[in-house]
Amino acid sequence: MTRSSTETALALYLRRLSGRSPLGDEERAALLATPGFATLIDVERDFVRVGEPVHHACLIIHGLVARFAQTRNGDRGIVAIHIPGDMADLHSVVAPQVTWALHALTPTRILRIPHEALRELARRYPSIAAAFSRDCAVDASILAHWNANLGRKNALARIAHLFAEMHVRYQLIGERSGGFPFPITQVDLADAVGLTPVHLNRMLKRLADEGVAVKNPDSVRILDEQRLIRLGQFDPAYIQPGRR
Amino acid sequence: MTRSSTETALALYLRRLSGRSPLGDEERAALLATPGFATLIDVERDFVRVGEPVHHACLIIHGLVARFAQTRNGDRGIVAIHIPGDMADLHSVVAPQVTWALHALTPTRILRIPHEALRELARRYPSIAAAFSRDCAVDASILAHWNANLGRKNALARIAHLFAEMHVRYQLIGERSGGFPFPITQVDLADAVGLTPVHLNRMLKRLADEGVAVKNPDSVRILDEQRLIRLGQFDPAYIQPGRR
DNA sequence: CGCATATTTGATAGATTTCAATTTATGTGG
DNA sequence: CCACATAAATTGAAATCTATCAAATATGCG
Repeated sequence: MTRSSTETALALYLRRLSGRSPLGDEERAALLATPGFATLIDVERDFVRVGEPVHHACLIIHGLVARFAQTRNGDRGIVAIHIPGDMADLHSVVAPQVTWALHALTPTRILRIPHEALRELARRYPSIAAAFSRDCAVDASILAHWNANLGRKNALARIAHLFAEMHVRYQLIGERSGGFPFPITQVDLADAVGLTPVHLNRMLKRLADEGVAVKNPDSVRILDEQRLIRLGQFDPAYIQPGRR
Repeated sequence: MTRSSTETALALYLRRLSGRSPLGDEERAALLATPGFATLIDVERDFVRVGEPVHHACLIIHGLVARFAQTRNGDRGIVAIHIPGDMADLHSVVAPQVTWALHALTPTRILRIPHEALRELARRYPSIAAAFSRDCAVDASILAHWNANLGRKNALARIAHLFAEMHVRYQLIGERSGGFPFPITQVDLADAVGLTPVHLNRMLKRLADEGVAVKNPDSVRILDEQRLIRLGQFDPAYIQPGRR
């Protein structure tokens, strides 16, 4: 609700967008002036539900969010993880009948931005429209790579790939330490990489024992980035189109 | 190159778009008049490669196309399958440095449509721009559901889900028989569902033995649609937002 | 301190891969 | 139309990975 957190969140998002889509001063100013209201979401709460038409996109200010695909019988699976600076459901602007749920993995602060405001921005500034589209394209690209991971890599490689990806994504919003905040439970993490919590636990231990990376309750510390990248066969190109 | 096949392909695409995004007569006419040149792609050939900037989007006229995610070391995995009427890389209009390859699983005829023509259409007709965005959103939605499938379902359910999904998608372009054309090799199919060809083969046999569905060399025949849907826990909502 | 939740460990069952070989389809030239 | 070469599909047996089940230990929190 505070003005400052709104600005911070938009600035974070702007930074991410700018990395891929250069924007002029006018566009930057317009984006930063976008209206929205901040909301605090309790942990373990769905704040976007399947089937309900939505009229706002959710920009994550603080916390950690999971996107769940849901089958008719109620089974759910994490298909994406969102961090601060992510517009978690930009797609919903054009497809308001969302086909997935958004769920707070930790207490989370989001900025709800009216679809109409985003449409107006896109209408007025073609370069912002392009940046939005590109953001959706990157989202799709990440989903596609997760497909490849889940379908073809073993447990250790999947975890390594996820850690490597999250690391790069946190770097894009300014994280500079040898790791990244990751306050996710092992049960949820297991869900995200398509493993049993038990097996995930064992693989995490192995990752730590071998000096590659350590999962702490609230973060991941990367001990040997090169080995992590090799293990997960990670190539950051799909997150930053145009760079390598 | 022939005028007729160009028109057919665009009409097919228009039909798919219209199912989700009502378009006016003017928009429909403009879309059908989009320029493009048809090309015949040999089987097993990449016609879009990772890294190369592209300036055309590929509308599939006839045949079957796989989208491959590619890791740095050359490993590839099918992350999506495209059928006639699909614009396989609409994303590339805003992200010309593609992060996946397009590969012809069978001899395939595509229509290459200049990005510029698509941008012009979107510029002039906001409802077409929205339809394009929605098409991308559905693509992302399909990717997300595949994530859930690959991560959490067993071999049989994954195959059933894919068959159910392909069936619905073929119905959207007018297929009315109790099945759909699917001239894909078992090796490629195994790749798409993240299984070994050997295991896929066994599961296909089981699917047939139990009277659910039969994979023939060029098609899939669905024997018991209800059971197929139940097995794969398939919910078509994510392919047709707004309908159920 | 004590409860509730999260993590860790052990033992076993089950699904899937791997390796190796065989059969069946498909296409081509004579 | 047949013989051959090639690719695709199928089968079997063993190894491996991951899930499942059940219990113990840590950890955070009021």
